[in-house]
Amino acid sequence: MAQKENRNESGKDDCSTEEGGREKKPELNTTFADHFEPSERESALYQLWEKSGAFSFDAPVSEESGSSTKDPFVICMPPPNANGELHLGHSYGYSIMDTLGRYHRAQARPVLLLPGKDHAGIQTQVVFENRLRATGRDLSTSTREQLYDECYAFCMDRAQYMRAQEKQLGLSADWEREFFTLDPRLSNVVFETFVRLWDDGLIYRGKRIVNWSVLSGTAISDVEVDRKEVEGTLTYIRYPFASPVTAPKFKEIDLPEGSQLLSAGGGLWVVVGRQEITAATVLRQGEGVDSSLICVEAAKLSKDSAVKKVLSELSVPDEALQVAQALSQCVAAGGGFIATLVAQFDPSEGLVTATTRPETMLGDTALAVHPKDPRYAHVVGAAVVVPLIEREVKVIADNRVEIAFGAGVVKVTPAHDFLDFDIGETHGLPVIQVIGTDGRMTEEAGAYKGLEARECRKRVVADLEAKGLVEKIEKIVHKVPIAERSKDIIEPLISEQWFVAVDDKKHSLKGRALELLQSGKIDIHPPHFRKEFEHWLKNLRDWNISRQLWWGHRLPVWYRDQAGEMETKVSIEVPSGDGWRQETDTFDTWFSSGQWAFTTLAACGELDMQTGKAAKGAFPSECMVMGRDILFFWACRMLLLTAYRMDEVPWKSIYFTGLIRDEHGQKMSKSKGNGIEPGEIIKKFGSDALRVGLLFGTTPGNDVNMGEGKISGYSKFINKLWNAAKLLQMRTLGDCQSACPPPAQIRSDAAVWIVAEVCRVRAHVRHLMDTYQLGQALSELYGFTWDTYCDWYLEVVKVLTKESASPDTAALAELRWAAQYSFGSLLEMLHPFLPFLTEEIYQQLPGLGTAPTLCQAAWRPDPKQVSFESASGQRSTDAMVRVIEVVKAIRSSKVSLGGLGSGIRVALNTDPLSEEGERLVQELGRVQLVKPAEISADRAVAQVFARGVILFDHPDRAGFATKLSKEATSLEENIERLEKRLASDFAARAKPEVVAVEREKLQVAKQTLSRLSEELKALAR
RNA sequence: GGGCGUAUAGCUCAGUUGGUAGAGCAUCAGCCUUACAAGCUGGGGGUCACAGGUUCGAGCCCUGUUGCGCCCACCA
Repeated sequence: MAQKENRNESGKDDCSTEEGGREKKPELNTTFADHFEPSERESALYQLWEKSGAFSFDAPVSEESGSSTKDPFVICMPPPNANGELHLGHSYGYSIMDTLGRYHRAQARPVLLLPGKDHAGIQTQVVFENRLRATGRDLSTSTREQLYDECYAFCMDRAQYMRAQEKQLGLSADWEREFFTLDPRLSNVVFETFVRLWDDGLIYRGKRIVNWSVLSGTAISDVEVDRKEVEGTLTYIRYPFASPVTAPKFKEIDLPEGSQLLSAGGGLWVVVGRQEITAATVLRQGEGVDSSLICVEAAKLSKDSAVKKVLSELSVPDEALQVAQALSQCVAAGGGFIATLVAQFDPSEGLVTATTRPETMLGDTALAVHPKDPRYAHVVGAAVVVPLIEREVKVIADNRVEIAFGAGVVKVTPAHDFLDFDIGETHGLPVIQVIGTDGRMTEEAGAYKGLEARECRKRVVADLEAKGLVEKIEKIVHKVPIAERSKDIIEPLISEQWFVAVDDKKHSLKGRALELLQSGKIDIHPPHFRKEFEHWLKNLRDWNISRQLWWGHRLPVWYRDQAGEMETKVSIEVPSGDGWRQETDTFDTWFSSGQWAFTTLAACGELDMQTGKAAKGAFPSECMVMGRDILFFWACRMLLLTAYRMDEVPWKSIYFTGLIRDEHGQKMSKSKGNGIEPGEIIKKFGSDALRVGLLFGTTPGNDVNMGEGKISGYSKFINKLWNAAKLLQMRTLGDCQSACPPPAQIRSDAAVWIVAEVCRVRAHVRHLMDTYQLGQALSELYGFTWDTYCDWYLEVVKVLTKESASPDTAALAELRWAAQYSFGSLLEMLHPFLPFLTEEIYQQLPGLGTAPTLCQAAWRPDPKQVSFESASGQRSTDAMVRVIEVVKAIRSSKVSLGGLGSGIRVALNTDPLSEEGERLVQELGRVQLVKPAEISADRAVAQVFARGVILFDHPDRAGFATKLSKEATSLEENIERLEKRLASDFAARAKPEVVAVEREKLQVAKQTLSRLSEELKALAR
């Protein structure tokens, strides 16, 4: 008893004892520091979590929320490349995943955030080789095995560093289940997949054109190719005909009346007039056009035909300005014109083709023109001679040739150009490889053999010039393919590679994947990415999975010479017998990471690959969080391979994040220097601030603009919450060592109100979190914490804990319970977003919950003891809302009345307030409440608000009248609008509840207006 | 050329079944108010890109136009 007394005393005495010395800073009953210092506390808090075992998938599930048979929440987190460090994009993804993980853990679900690192084939090999070279090491002296082992160690080292960064961010991953993509436990499953694909006939080996990086000596995938604009030259080379070709002759006639002849460049012309020019029509000489003229394509110019469209129909380049202008004029003149593309052609000297890579001509096996090109219609099928190498090849027609580019003739080099390779396949052309994998000219290049490609280019041009076969050389800016990692120019060439057939007739991998996707088994956030996903999947082409690298999984393929024959076996283990040697190619890194969704779970025993069963239900995992930029190469492939191996989707939902940009929406890059290092931000503002900065207001799929200003702004929130805790500790919770029991009956309107508010927000936040609307949830919590909780509830707490308050122990107990309940709930809800700060507060304020750490705490249920939803409870909540409205109205009025000071007298003409309510109105509104009659008529000023009228005891009535009449006008307008609406079809057609709402609004507005008018009348007297 | 997105306050962005537009920052006015001046109170500011359509009613749905952006392919 005495103890209890003491507690009550000290709770309020601390404030009152210092009453005398105002300038002296009072001794606060707090252990809280002035500010939360993230850098000092974060690592200790993380250790606390790790020690608690809460991050483990095996952690016991909190029993507070009922059944323990809840589905697990599993994310196999995308493994970052183990060759560097984390960037802001990683922080973003991790923030989302960790927030989801912590949220679901708090819903009493078993949670597995499975971490990992990717070996990242070519990227790592390039990074690692550069490092070795930087130390002066000669790589040729090392064996493949040596390099592999050293690189493995290097990756382990980087992985450790990155793991530390992940922990710094607060990532609540299950570190016991962390994997590296080259881990043998995973690799075996990867190899198995390959073997099965092979057995199913879905793997083939073939000579294909690939992107070849000479520097790294490997083929690289399309997605690892960047394009860079460089200045180059376009060389026009003449290929003489093998035997003379004659052009057809046409008779000459005049241009039709009113026609215009316009040059479109490249020997092409456009005639614009009222009638079409036909093939039989030939333009007269003297107009700059030679005699042999062929006409083709015509396009009508009507009112709604855009000039650009006509130009493209005619295959005229947009740059043909003169033509464009003329066409515009014709369109403006009302249309009805016809534009006809015509051409001149002089075939005697052979065909001219343009190229940026003259050296590849040595491998030409055809020339190609567009089948509709008027200039070359008659030469299709003719033979031309490839100069220098003196090879006779045919002219073919293919609609992939663009009429408008260069001379409209393409030299076809199937071995060294992707388009040419395709054209070659269509037309059955031979493939002649003149550039080797070492970047030097091959045997096929004849006299040029052994030259480097660049050198050969110069020699070829010089030799052609000597023969007079170079028409002209233009400078052009064009994009050349360069290797994303090694930065050298890609040389497309033919090489033997391993492929996965993705659309096999018997067993279509992409077909099955597409089925699963379209079955709706995967929730996609944002939803519109489904279309894009399908689009990519549909357009997937056979997948080259081999790389000529030493870093990665070596293909489980074995060779040996057997009596002069090459024997090939595909198996995980070395086949029995002697003389087997393993394929040297390694897998494309996406082949292994494409199986991440099940290899990881299999490796940690959560998935049985034989039966496909996951005992604890970890597969398929709940969610995948992925940057939208890798949808194509990762999401597609993961779905493809998981569908194949498991006949199941890899995840139940996929969340695509946008990209992180700088504050001006620019891409972050080292060269621009606008990048943000997550480590620096954490050092400066703390992990919580970074997380909030990244998550606030984000929506799936949309890019996030990030600047330091945004983070420093949100770091204010951390201070705010810290101070809220400090206040509660000082005012009411400082003496609570454990949770206060809920009172049997709650008398305080404020207590019911805040608890009800918290429950309402919790329901809403749950909904938002369950539907992956993290940004919305955070924003909701932020607003609630700041506006409702701090600016109203804590102010209320201050009033109710003032020393002048009656020492009512029951009331105090009630207050403490409400404070603990509401603040504990708030911390629980904020914890997924701000884990460190909330945990620190939780640790410092005992009694906020029963779990040893907030990270393990399940969200508390709505209090059963308090039936705030009952009729009486609802009234109580209403009562507090009324108090708030009154105070707001008073404050607002005071400002508009010219800043009435504090302590003025105010009377309320509304429903009576409770004792507590009156006290709150007086304290928070800084007024003295009196009865209406006590305010003398000549000093009364009335302010109408939604619930009634406030009478102010104030002499200045004149200025106020203007304001009142303004309000009246706006009310009248509002009423008019509402009445008009209710008189319209609206009343009959809209939903009844909507109509009712509008009626209610009208009634309130009318009542308010009538009160307002009365007050105005009174003022006028 | 193919696919997709986006346009809302001065800036950065929310706005999920269609019901009279929101936040943060910035700005203006007023506050030392014993948790926080990294704070508090109040205010101003928007024909929701443009043009049509569906609907009683459109920021939201449909069509078209324009600007910006992303991804893929491509410039021989």
